[in-house]
Amino acid sequence: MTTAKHVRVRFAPSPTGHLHIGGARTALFNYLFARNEGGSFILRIEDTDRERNTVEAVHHIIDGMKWLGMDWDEGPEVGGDHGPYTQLERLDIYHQYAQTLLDKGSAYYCYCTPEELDEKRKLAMKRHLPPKYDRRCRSLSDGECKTFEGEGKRKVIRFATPDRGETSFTDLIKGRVGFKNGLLDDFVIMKSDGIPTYNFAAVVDDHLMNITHVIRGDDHISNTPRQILMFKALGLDDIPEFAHLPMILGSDGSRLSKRHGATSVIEYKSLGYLPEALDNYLALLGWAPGTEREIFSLEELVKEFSLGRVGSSAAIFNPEKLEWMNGEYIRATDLDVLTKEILDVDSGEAPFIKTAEFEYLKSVVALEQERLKTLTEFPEMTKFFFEEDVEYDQAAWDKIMTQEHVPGLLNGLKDKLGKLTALKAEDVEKMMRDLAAEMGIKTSLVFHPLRVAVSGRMVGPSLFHMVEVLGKDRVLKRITDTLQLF
RNA sequence: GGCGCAUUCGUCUAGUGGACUAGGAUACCUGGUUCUCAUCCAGGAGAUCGCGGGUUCGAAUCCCGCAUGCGCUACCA
Repeated sequence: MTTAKHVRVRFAPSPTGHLHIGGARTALFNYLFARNEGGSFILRIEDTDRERNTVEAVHHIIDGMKWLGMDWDEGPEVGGDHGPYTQLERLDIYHQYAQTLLDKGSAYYCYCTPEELDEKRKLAMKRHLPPKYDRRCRSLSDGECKTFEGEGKRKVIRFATPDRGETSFTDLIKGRVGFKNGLLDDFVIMKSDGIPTYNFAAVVDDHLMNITHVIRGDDHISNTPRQILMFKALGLDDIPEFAHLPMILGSDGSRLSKRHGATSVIEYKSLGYLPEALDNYLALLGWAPGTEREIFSLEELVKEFSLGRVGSSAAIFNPEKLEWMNGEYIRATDLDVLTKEILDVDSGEAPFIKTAEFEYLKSVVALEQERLKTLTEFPEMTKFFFEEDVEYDQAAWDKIMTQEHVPGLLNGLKDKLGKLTALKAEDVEKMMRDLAAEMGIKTSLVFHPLRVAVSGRMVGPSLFHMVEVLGKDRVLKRITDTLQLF
């Protein structure tokens, strides 16, 4: 029976904090590739660094992925046939494989202490020599081992790297990449506390989980020969394909960090970004559709994605373009949905959003939708729709309200608006245009003062619709209040 | 230091030997629509394709060297 190889990819974060922008991009590309190929997407937790990992971080990562709209076929919360999907729960498996390597002579115990190694490394650096492990323990006799054991020395297991030959592979993104084996260290695969290191655990798991494609950041490219060598030493022939994604950098070209602003996915959520916009933006960081189109939903990305169209040079994360894209998504979002999203944003400083009546809130959202770039801007932009008193912007007052005709105008407006039964936008507009004609002045001289009187500002949505939404009572009260300031 | 990867407008990118006087997007500027802002529309400026050699009738595209940036070089992942 010959069926096309079923694609299986994994995202394998180590839970040290929130889901990082770079990690999210890696997860996304794995997800898009898997879904595009009709394959499986697996989430695996690489928690072999006891110092840095936390359980909360696992939840943070899961939350981040869910928020971005990704789901996985195997992994935490969903299980699967190749579990467990958390490395610390797979310790027995690693020991078994380490033993195999030991038996084959492809690995050996090393009794050197971290202090000794550290000193040697420093010395080598000082002499400008490559700081490689000197393989002192590689040729230990059984007797010597016994002696060390007797002394109760702690030991690690090291991989016996071949010192001849070359290990090369064809990266799906970078092309042919080769490394001389002799340059590789006899790296540790099992730490003295019995926990495997990354390079070893990843190989064992990728094999056992039938991973067909390893898609990860290109900071892992030099780990690849070590992993390939291990597959070979274990006698495994299911070496996956590799695809190394270009890095995402900060504005100054260095690794993306706190200095460059928000770096975790969840921060973007609280900053008022829509997950679809982040997905879309992240997809375009490294991948290009080959057409001039830029806006793609997750489903569309799945359909269009291919590793062949992933570029190979690092990309600088550009918050401005993300913001523009977020605005595009906000404008395209259904009004009900958008209103709910705004309600979901943490508006701690603006409780009036939460207590507002839904239909009213919705009508305000409708007026501001095309102006919003992020959800979090909403409260500040629309305060005057919800609060009793208006705060007058100083510049607006100075520019508009100090004109001679204003008090008289407002009085007249108050009168005319009072006579309308309900403030329908088109009625208000007609009345005001007529008034301007009557007074023989430009319409803007009539419109702007009312805008400042009811909103306190010079900029905002269509005046007439604003007045309609605010309602007659509020509008009249605000004109009255404003009049008292003269 | 060694090894690896990368290098097209400020930024994201298209480009796989001739259609490139290098296309799009964003940001910026100008004009139009409009009650302001925003949206939308039209236009502008912005890249000697990192540098130097080569291959070729012809190179952003292929090869070599250099420079620069980033990554790895851990009992981190």
